[in-house]
Amino acid sequence: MTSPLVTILDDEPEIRRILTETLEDAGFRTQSFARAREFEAALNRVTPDVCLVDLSLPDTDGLALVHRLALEQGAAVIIISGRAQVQDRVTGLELGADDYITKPFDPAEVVARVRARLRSGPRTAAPASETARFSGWTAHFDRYMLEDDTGAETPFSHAEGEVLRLFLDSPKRLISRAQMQEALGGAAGESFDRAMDVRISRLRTKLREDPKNPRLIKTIYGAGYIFLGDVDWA
Amino acid sequence: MTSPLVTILDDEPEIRRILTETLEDAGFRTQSFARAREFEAALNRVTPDVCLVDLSLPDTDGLALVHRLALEQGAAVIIISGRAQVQDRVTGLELGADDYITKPFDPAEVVARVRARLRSGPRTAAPASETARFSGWTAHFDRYMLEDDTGAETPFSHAEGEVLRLFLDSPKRLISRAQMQEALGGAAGESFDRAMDVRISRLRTKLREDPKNPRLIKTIYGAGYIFLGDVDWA
DNA sequence: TGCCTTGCGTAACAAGCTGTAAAACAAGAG
DNA sequence: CTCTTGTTTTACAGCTTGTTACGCAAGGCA
Repeated sequence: MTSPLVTILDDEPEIRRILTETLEDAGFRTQSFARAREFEAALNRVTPDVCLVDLSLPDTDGLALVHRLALEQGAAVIIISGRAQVQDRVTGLELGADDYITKPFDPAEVVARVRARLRSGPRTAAPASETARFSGWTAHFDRYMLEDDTGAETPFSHAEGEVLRLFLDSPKRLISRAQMQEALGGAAGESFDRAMDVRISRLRTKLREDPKNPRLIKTIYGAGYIFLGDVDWA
Repeated sequence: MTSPLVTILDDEPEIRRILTETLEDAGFRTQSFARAREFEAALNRVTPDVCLVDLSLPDTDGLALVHRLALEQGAAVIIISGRAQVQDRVTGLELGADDYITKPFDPAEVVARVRARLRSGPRTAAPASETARFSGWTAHFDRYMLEDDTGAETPFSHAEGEVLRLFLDSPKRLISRAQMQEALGGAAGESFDRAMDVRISRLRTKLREDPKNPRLIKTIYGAGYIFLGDVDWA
């Protein structure tokens, strides 16, 4: 009876925040994503029980995603959409979604509908791969431990892990600061953004990066960061 | 496999007619009833796959009926109600309904939602065990005893057992504080929450954990706890 | 009933994590 | 070379969590 995992895919930070909070209060584990790409990357490791998906996503055709989720992953899919037309609902459901909720929604109802989905099919998620290997390091996300090439382990914190996971999900790709903030669940634009730099800084020291010569986390001046190194989610 | 059977329970003849027609056009078998009593009598003979139930029935408490249907018959229940309040929907869903549609409804959407319910398979229940083995320890929940790898036993209290069981149910998974409070039956937010820390602390000492180097119960600052160690519910 | 034991929550203090502010540093532009 | 702007690091304050001590309540036993 491992507690169910609910994923949230929505580009509005406020919605993510509300859903995360309500669902965790209700006893679920959650993981939220701002973009379909991040979500899909995470699916290599995680098998959610219920997926809440906003259809009006900018970067992908949400319906195709729903289709894949429902058919290949075997997860229950609940669409949360701003489009209230009956035709939208019908096509969403026909494509394999298990439920369809229109914005604005009441958090209590979302929880109730998530519960209803879980009742109908205990297709409990298989334990996900939580270790990644890269450039001599091994990250154990289940233990929050970073393993050396000599086998020595150092712990990393939750905040550091979030950043690391983001990098490991999208290696060799430019990740803009805005993307990071979204993924790390913060409203952008505030003085908050310095916090992220500090997180990266601390992560770098744990990875024993030479500031002059970064081998793993490279800064692209004025643009963002790139994680170099081949990642293998064993 | 014969085509799925959908039952309709509604006191308005016009609604019954519309639903019957649309559903049969969509390829389902249907049976409709005007009163709860007739419907219940019919349940002795047939086992529907999906039940459409109007909550505002004159002769019975619809919610009790839903409860019975969902729990005893194992059928998927869709409530069709004139009451659109969120609270109505939530209680309906909590009682075991799988979906909730408000009048006026669009027949096409009803069909889509019936199909969605049929896609997810029948329900099952899992048996429980009362002893679990993990990392040299054996927990006997029937006796409230914790057994050493040498066979020595120490008792644990009810409160400690609740926490331990929660961990053993979800090993190697992040368990948030909110989830814990939910499981331990406390409303969140009060000063109550410090009690949980103490419970964990006491459990840790019984498990002879080294505070600096926790091998079993790891704290994730700002997020929750993780139970490491492979659990086997013998 | 009165005493003792045990369980359990609360309060208080210590230790560690995290965000913010500010200072140091690096990269381009002119 | 200097100025400006973006990034890294350090220092610090606030909050979360661990632990210990204490008090209250429930149950056993004479």
